[in-house]
Amino acid sequence: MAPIPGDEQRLPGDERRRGRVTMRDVADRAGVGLATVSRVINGKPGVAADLVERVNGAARDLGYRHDVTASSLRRADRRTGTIALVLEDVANPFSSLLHRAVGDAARAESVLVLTGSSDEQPERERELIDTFTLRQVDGLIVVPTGGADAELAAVRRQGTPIVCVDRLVELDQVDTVTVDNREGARAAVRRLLDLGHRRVAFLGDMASIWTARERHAGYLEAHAGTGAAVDERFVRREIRSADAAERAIREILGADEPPTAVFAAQNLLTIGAVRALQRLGLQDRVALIGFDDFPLADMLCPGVSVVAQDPAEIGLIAARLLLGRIGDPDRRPARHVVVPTTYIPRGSGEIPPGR
Amino acid sequence: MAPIPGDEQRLPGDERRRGRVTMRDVADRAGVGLATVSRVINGKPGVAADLVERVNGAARDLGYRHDVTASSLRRADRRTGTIALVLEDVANPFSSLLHRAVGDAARAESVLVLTGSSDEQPERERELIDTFTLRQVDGLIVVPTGGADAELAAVRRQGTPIVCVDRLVELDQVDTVTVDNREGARAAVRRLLDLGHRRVAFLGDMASIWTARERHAGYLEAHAGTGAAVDERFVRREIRSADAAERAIREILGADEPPTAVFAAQNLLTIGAVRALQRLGLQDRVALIGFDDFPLADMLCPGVSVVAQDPAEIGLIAARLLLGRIGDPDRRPARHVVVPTTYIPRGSGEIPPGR
DNA sequence: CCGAGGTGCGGAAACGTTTCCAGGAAACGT
DNA sequence: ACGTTTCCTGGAAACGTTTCCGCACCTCGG
Repeated sequence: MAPIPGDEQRLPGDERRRGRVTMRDVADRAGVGLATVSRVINGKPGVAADLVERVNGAARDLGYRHDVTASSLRRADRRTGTIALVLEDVANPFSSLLHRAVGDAARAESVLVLTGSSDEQPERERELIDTFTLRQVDGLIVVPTGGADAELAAVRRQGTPIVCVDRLVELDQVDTVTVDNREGARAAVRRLLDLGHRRVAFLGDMASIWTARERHAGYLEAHAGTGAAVDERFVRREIRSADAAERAIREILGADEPPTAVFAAQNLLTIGAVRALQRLGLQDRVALIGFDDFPLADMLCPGVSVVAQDPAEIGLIAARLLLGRIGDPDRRPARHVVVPTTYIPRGSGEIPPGR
Repeated sequence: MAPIPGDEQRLPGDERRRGRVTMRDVADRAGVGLATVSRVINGKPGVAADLVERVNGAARDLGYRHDVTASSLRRADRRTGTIALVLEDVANPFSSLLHRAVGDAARAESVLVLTGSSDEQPERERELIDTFTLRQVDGLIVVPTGGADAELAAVRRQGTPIVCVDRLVELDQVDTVTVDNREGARAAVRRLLDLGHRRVAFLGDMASIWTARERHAGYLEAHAGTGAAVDERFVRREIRSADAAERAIREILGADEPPTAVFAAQNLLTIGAVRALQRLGLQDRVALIGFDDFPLADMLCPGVSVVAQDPAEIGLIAARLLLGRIGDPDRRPARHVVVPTTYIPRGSGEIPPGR
């Protein structure tokens, strides 16, 4: 029963794949029962100090590594210490900043993050949600395409907490965190109108995306009550890439009495607009405001004014909401957190109407 | 024994957390043994067609969901269908493009990707490697800090395949994929010298990073055999951020007989250099070449010439190497794949020495 | 001095699955 | 026709862990 001297010490990670060191081995070497080893490893109270010492010593000597996978199987709460993050595209700056913030918050609670890109395709989103829930993730943070809400609802009903991010979604028991897209867009477009612009073009993403609809609504609201009327020739929606945005701007500016300002309601579209204006040599004549900031916007000439969101803040809040729910999923009612936007003037949005 | 009509059909995901549907339930309903259900679910051959039908029907009726976690526990190869990706920072463009490529390749084989950011800290890298291996990942793709090589070696010896990316590392049985940093840097700097520049500044990251050392070596090599000598006043290493790079450039250009060209050996440093040159109004007078492309480099004025790497290609190759090894880890010898770089002239690198 | 109540510990069952093994039926060769 | 092989199937063991339960011991009040 006395502790056996550590005569076959191994380096950590040196055990071979087959014949791996298990709790049983640790228990034998420490001369205690399996249950006691489990209690020590999990830091549960009510084990005599000398036993704790013996078990830890044995574990160290043998190079024991706790198998988190196996432990989550029997564990009462069945928690795996993993959450999943379904983004539009991990490579896009908004997504990756969000990812970073979620990862940091998760790390603080020793939770791992699985990530996938839906590419704005509901089918992909469904597939990802399915895969992740099969892996027994403890919770889900999703930028919803809007086309997989039924699956999200089913998963939620089954007990897995969900936080939707960036886009509003009306589901029971699902928290959301968004920015005030409508107000941010309204204020930006109103600035342009107040500067004297009378023809402001609009570039927007697919109307199936909630943010695209909201920003468009803000654009319309800004015009209400001012002298300026919305000219439908200058409103382009369903634009999905920087290239398409560039083409759209070239077309619009080719009209007679072309717009003197552009509001680009998304990241990539703003970049497309910048390209078009630069190629046409109009970057100092036509005003431009984009929704969502992007790196180097300040280094362009002129600097690009934007309505900035704070992806890190959004991610942090989402992670906190999710991690808070994992303990007791149904305690608090669903919340909708709105993170403010900031207008960053850099020059392009301050260009007055020409002539 | 006849198939029971599906009278209590459920929506997928509708089963409650407790009393979840297990293979046992499916077996009972289909009137077959547990082993047969397992065979059907795993698509193993040698099960009579009508039984396959009955099992699938029962699984569908009950809304059965296969528990991947539990299955990996007993499975002979103990594969979990998960790989881990240790990056410097998921939010940096190089990393996130790499991540995207790895994710896509993994998805094609139904493998999930866990991700973490080391922030260039060996301690963090160790922590991540440890966490991931505890989760029984099938393999690891790592951008190594250089300070956790012993841990990588230990993990590899234990049987987990590893691919190191972006930086060369000399470990048994570890594949690497890098670019030819030295040659890319040499060629770029040589271009500047051939243009007539005689004083080319160097901005580099920490010398603990392999790529930083290689690019510096390329910078030196480019000078060899030309009339130009390296002036140590203009060589700044151990620079970690865009801000630091900006300060360094301001200092260097304050000297008398300042450099007429700058080679920035990393992403963020290039951006810092752009900032400094723009703020000093010298962006059209001092030549600049950066290592590693970044978004919007073409839209700056002048466009920033770079030595471009192809992170997506690197990620794809790394993923293929890793996934290939997961089946038979020790079959092929370790490989070192070198992906070529491309010089992209955009203007800033084509500025001749002033006066 | 005795019984009730608590505490620390270990054996065994359980988690949901895969794999081993053995048994029965069918197919084959002689 | 009969022994042998092959194929299919289901019961049971195993994976590494957590949790249940009961046992032994100790303490304390009466």
